[in-house]
Amino acid sequence: MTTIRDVSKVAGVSVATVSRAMTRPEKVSEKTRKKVLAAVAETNYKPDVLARNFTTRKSRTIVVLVPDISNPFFSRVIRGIEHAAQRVGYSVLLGDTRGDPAIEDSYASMVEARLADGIIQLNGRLPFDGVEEKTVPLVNACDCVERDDIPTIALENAKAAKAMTQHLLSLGHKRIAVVKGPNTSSLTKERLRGYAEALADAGVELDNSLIAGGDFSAASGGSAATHLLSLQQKPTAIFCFNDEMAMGVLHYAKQLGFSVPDDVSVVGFDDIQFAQYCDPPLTTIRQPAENFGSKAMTILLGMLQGEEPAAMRQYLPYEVVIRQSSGPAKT
Amino acid sequence: MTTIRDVSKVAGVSVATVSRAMTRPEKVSEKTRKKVLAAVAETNYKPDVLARNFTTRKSRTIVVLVPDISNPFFSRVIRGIEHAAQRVGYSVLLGDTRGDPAIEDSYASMVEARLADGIIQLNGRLPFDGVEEKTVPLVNACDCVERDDIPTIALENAKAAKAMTQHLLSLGHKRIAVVKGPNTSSLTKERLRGYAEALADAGVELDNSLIAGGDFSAASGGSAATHLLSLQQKPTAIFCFNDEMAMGVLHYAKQLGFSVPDDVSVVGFDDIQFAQYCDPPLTTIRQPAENFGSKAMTILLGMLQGEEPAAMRQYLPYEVVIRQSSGPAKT
DNA sequence: CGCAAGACTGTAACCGGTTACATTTTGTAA
DNA sequence: TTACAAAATGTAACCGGTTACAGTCTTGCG
Repeated sequence: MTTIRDVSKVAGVSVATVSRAMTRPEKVSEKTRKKVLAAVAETNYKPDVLARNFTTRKSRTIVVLVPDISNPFFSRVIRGIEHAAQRVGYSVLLGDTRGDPAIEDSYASMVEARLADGIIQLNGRLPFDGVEEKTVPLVNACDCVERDDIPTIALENAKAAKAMTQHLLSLGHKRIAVVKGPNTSSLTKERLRGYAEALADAGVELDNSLIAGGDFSAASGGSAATHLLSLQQKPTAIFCFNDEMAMGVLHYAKQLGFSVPDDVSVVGFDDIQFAQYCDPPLTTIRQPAENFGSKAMTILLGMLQGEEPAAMRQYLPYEVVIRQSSGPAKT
Repeated sequence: MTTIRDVSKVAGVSVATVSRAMTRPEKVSEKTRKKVLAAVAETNYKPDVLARNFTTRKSRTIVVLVPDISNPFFSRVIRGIEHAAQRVGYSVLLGDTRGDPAIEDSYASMVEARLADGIIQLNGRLPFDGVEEKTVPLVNACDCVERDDIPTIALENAKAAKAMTQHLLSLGHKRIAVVKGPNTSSLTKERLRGYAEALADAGVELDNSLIAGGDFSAASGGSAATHLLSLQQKPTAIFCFNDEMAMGVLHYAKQLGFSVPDDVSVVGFDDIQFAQYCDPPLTTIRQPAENFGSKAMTILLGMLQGEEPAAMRQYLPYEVVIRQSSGPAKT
């Protein structure tokens, strides 16, 4: 392997000059820069990134903590992060945590071990165990932590859920069921809040028996559907807190002989790619997933430069996408 | 930050002993090991991974080259890789290449820059430009490169496609259309071969007009469907080379007034999570996605230890999953 | 021409681990 | 007790960059 010392010999300059020519070319005269570049080419020199990272005490790597990469929404966010990172020469380490706090902690400690410069977390658990919090540049995306000292890129989840509920109300639905996410997720709380607000505004009483638990998986949507549709007082619409659960609901509703949207409307959240291919195509809330990622990355990069984030909480726009899975309430 | 020298002072031993106590405890007496561990705890010492990587000349990191993370099949493979890596303390760098050769090359060069120890690629382009091939430990998964000097984890794509075609033939289908992938992908070639073989075996003539192009996106499945179903001689079954395209076909077929499977059968490949939630649920070929990942990782780890892979080509089992999107041919 | 300021370059220390080799300690057998 | 091998430990070099600081060369101006 050729080192910077080899290059310096070939070029007839010192190692310091070679280093400068590579990293801050303006610090070096035109003439020597050319010499150095020629020597680099001649020796096929590639700087040892490990050595560089070691000396500069920067890994130029960030880790993203994600509960489940195979969730289509998260994978789009990750793509956004990746692209933003690529543009500035950063690498992205994947931390698939499966929601396991121990794994989260172990990834978080990578920053202290200097393997990574910062963290983007796509879910909201804090603090990390065994990790000095203040030492870890951290940005939260998608699932807002309920703390205002952590920069967060989020959707106005309550507002969005309220808008969706209002859409259903405007179609004449009164018995609107919800398939929520895990209670630990602030997404769940926020969206429930929006849902409740919309009902209150419309003077519709909230019926707790219409709120079913879910874990954001299609299977959990399925069991929620089975439960909700066997109630004495069946809902005429089911609002799922993500599209995968909605797909599960759709599937089982049809299986149980309900026609969507004639017997029951089903709506989701996220607008994953497959939502439009559902039968009927799914009414849902579109989130700018890639943007979540790139925004989060941008903020984190800023923090790594020592900047204060402009705002602790930044909201991205959502859009209610009305397709055919929602229709007028059955009278 | 506490360094190994701080610990050595507190423990009253040399740095070498501390290092040994941490990395090869059996090399150190019971008594000193305890002293060192106590000192580590007392000083809250965490080894600087960057320094360690630098000296050992290993990054304990691998990069995975993936054309598109948001493809559900790939994301499952990545998850398999990640988990296998986690178990042995390796990290996974994500390289979303978007099929761009320049990006692939730049990630490949990370190995030469010592940022990563090896590569797993999920698609099959080779060689990398500007990268000395022999220096890069490389494993291919899913999309087999047509070279027998690169360890490959693959499915017997031809066999699988043949089995699926035979399934359709056994239902009485004679006009079986195909929505293939990009011609550059060896997947496409292999699956086409299996398809052709099955037809030949059954004495059915291959009709090139029934072979439509696709790019593995649902949208491309949609346009293929529109094309195929407007032919004079319509197919009675459509075999898509992945599930996403099949979902596109399903959607547009129904939109065009065809009933599935009564008018036309539609089958896919991969068995992504959403396949079972299609309407009708999709007949497809199940691939052990996570296994692709973990197997590939295992082989790569072996190579990094200097082992020769047992076999250059390892096949994983597939399974024809028959659901309701395939039925008897319309007579 | 002399001199100061600024531009450029070189020397060598430094980052924090690992490990070859030397040295000391321990254990065992004669 | 001595002799010697094996085990444990210590010393210091080393990895390959970056950069503080010092030294040298230009340049501009009185």
